[in-house]
Amino acid sequence: MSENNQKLLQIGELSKQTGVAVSALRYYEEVNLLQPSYRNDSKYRFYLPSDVALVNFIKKSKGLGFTLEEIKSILNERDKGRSPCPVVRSLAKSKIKDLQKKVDELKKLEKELKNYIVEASSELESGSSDSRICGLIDNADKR
Amino acid sequence: MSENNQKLLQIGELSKQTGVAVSALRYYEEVNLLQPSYRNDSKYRFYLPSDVALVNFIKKSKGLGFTLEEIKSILNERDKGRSPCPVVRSLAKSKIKDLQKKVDELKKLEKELKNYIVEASSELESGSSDSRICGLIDNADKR
DNA sequence: ATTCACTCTAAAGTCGACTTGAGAGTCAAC
DNA sequence: GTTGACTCTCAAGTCGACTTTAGAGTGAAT
Repeated sequence: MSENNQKLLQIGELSKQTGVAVSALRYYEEVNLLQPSYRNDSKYRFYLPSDVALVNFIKKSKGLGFTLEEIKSILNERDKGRSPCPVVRSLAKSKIKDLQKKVDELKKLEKELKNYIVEASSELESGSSDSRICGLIDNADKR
Repeated sequence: MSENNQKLLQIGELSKQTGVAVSALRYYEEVNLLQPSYRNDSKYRFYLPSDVALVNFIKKSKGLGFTLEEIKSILNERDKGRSPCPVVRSLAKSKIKDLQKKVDELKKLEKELKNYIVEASSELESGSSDSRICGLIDNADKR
């Protein structure tokens, strides 16, 4: 075990290797997302080499739109010895649904923008209907 | 103009017609997003009927992922007499890009999840590689 | 004249995910 | 034994988009 200790990382090193701020790592501990494997007599945190992967996992999950709470629930499943993947799958599915819906609306918007550009001059001249701000967004889900 | 006044909405009515909280409408005023057209002697806010459309526009834009600042810049263009659409277009394009990237990663994740489910038992039994939390997320953009 | 729903302002609180600041201990090197 | 980089804790600050609270005025109906 003394050999193992030599491989432990201090918080600054973990920060450098992952690009996640020291203060963020301490925050992750506070919210029970990532505990250091060991603390020495001066209360210095020491992390396992595998925590680099764990922090990268957190980073990527966040990037995909998962909250820290959701990430925690994924990790908790793992800690219970279950495969986290069913949880990930259901979370991922609802994220996909949300995002897909937004992308769809934005694509409609984009399409209409292209039409709009062609007709732009005529619409500008005829001082179009009062209640419209940007017909494109106003219409986004009406057809 | 006196006829016009009869059609003005008080804040509670605007709230009811749009589903946006009174406090939120007051907040929109504070951040210069939506000014009431008129205030009476008791400082009551009065809104134009067309503000219903404006609030709905704000609502929808928010739903698409625009911040209030972005929405403000769209409305400012309009107030300068320009078509807001070029602004909307460039904002929309970058939103689409962001979202599309996330959807792509999540779809990869979903696909791998389906494969994973088939192979689940074997992977569980062979106690796979140490640094992996959920191979699926870990791999999400590596290929 | 009073009730009651509605409105007002100003300030403070909330949430998530951190960051910043203050003050103090630690450790290897010179 | 002192410098300098690193670490610690605890508290408070930040950002966006609001909500909540407190206390007070308004307006139509009874």
